[in-house]
Amino acid sequence: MRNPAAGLGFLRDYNEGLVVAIARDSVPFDRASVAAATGLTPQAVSKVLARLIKQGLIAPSGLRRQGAGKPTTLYELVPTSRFAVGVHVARRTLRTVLTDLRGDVVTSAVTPLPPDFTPQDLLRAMADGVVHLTRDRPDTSGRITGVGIGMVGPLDHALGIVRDAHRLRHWHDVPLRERAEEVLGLPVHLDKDVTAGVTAEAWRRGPAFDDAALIMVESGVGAGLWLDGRAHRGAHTNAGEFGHTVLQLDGPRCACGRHGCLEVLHDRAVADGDIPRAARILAAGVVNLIQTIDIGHVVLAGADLLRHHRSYRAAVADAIEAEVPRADWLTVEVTLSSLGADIIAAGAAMQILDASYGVPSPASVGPAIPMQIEQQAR
Amino acid sequence: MRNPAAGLGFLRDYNEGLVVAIARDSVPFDRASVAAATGLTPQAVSKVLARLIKQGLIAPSGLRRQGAGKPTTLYELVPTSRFAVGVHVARRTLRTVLTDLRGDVVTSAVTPLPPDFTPQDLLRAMADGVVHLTRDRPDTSGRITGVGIGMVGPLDHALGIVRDAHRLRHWHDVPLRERAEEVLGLPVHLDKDVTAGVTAEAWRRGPAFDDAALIMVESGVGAGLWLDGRAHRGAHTNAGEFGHTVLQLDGPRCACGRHGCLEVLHDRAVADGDIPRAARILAAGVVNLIQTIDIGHVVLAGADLLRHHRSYRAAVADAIEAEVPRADWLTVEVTLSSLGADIIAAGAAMQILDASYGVPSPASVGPAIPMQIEQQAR
DNA sequence: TCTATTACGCAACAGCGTTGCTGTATTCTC
DNA sequence: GAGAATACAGCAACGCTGTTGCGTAATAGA
Repeated sequence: MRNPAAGLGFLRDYNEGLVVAIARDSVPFDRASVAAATGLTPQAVSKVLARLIKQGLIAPSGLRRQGAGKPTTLYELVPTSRFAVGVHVARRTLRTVLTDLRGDVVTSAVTPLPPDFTPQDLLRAMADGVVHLTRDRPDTSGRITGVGIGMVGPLDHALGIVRDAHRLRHWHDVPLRERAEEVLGLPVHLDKDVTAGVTAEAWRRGPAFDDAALIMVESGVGAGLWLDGRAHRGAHTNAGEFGHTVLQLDGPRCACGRHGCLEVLHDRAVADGDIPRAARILAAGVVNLIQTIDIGHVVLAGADLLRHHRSYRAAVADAIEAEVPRADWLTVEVTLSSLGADIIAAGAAMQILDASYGVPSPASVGPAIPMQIEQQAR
Repeated sequence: MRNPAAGLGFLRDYNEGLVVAIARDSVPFDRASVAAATGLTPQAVSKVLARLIKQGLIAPSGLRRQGAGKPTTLYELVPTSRFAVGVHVARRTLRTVLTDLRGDVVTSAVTPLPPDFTPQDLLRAMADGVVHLTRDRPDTSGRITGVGIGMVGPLDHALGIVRDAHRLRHWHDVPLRERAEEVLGLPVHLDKDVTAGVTAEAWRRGPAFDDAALIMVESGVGAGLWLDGRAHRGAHTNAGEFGHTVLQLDGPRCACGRHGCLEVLHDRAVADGDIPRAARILAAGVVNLIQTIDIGHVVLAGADLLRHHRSYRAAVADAIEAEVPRADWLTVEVTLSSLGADIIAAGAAMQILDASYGVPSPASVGPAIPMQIEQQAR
């Protein structure tokens, strides 16, 4: 725990984060409703808005007349005031996206990675990717907040070190964040793919998305967790190894060494061409997750899942209905990811946005990323 | 989201909570080490300490000479400056404890509850219990911070409503917190038994206990979760139904309706007199938990478990060693609960202490519990 | 006794949200 | 069309947080 103390700076960042979160809902908003939603006084909201307008994040967007009295000033987010780059490091490809402050994907690209690529290979590909993404977008100049990297673990989010990328040689205890920051000249976040993915959903869906899991089926089965309004990474940044939870104690041996893991059962069903059975197995795991951590939202994602999304979604919804006691008030919303194949890369980008413009936790207040873009005079 | 905004009051409570957390470590501490640990300036620590001393929570405890210069003033917690009552509502008994601010159990008592007791019965027993606990302790007068209730769910922590106490009639949608506050005249918290239990461990063990699970075997199997430095309750206060996660898809039918739940497998092994098998089943579930949420501490508790604690502890430790990949750095500490049978009741009491003297989260800042005990002049 | 050293705390300050009140733009009423 | 009513916006003073600058107190060693 480094510097957990809170000062006035935390207060400022926290309340600004709240207002930006409201602004991200994309409908124009007014001072009074921010005051009502946050508990701040209208005057305080004015001060916060003035700061955000000065940073260019928010702009007045019109007036609303509602009967007698001075019209209400409306504000809205300026999505193009900030951008972030996200990359998804997969086994053979690098997916690179540019997102705006709202979390919309502006540009997306996929490039191949050499077999058994090295850290050097990846850094070069990332540098190229950033150049390509921003080449045709002069409005991104100086507004790239940072670069997020989403990849398989095990890795250490806090230290930015890849411990052992699964099924990749050359990737043992690589200080990837540090190296990438040198090469790219931008702040870098490193996180597990599934955690990045769930951040994408959370950033786009707002505060109502408080306890949720992103279930990802794509060369493996994982779960990104969003608990109590923030990403849950666990004690060693290793949360989400959902595919390696046992569902059948005497089941077949899994690559991880255990028997009857969700992933090995699921993959065998897929290999048998029995998608409904695969979906039911996944669904049993999802119900286990609900029983354990009581999530309110399940988001389904991953290429292998989305290919059969009807089967999976139906199986999960049915299992919840049938197997969760008191499913009447223990409501769980099951949806498909809104970002498709971009979700990991986009989520990695949004982790950067979340760090600078999200609602901070006291302990997470690190050295502030210095970005002082003043609103241009016209 | 009610009043999530943060003001100066939050800052004050937050930093005071940090200092109290350090003070709870029970060794005398000095200004400089608090400053180093929190990032506050020494002068700010002085101001915080002055406020805490005025409230009576902290007192100077001596001087330390360490060479040249003015001696360092040492401070320590005043454990008897605040107390809290906790009750554990079990199927046939009510366990009542009084804890001090440090989290030590001062007095403990068990009274029987009538079969199929009603809310009225419970309220009467609780009122009697509070009287009995405090009768011989005049120093508790006016220093009882509140009463915590730990019981089986489903229940709603935020609203203080028991939805359906498992295996109890008369307990459907009972606004227990409100009723108890009327009867007892004290602030009341209502929470699931396992969540209260894990709070006990967290309050006593300090900030290093950040991602942890309390595994409880006692007329059922449950898990209390402490994630990212706070209790995790989930979207509907229903997290921790660990006993109803499936470990054997084609296993025997459980009372909950699913097949092959951890609990039904475990209880059958116990019924067969095969404790090692029961322990291995529990251990498989614990490894699933580690894979899912990556906890760093496992605490074992519950009468049925502690009766065979060697078997259970060994089985869990062995399973972690054998089944968690890279167990070399993915370290998990496995311990037994330090509070024995009192853990739920004591944890319920500590939830009260945590609410008033713990480190708050911005969103959790509710209406402050009004307790203004000034330090008595001697 | 003097000096270096270390800890403590007063006083002034910067910056956060709050409070009180004045200014302003609009609709409603006559 | 003029004045009243209404509602929003924002300036100025304020209270409270942690911070900074610097003087004071207490000790060990020369």
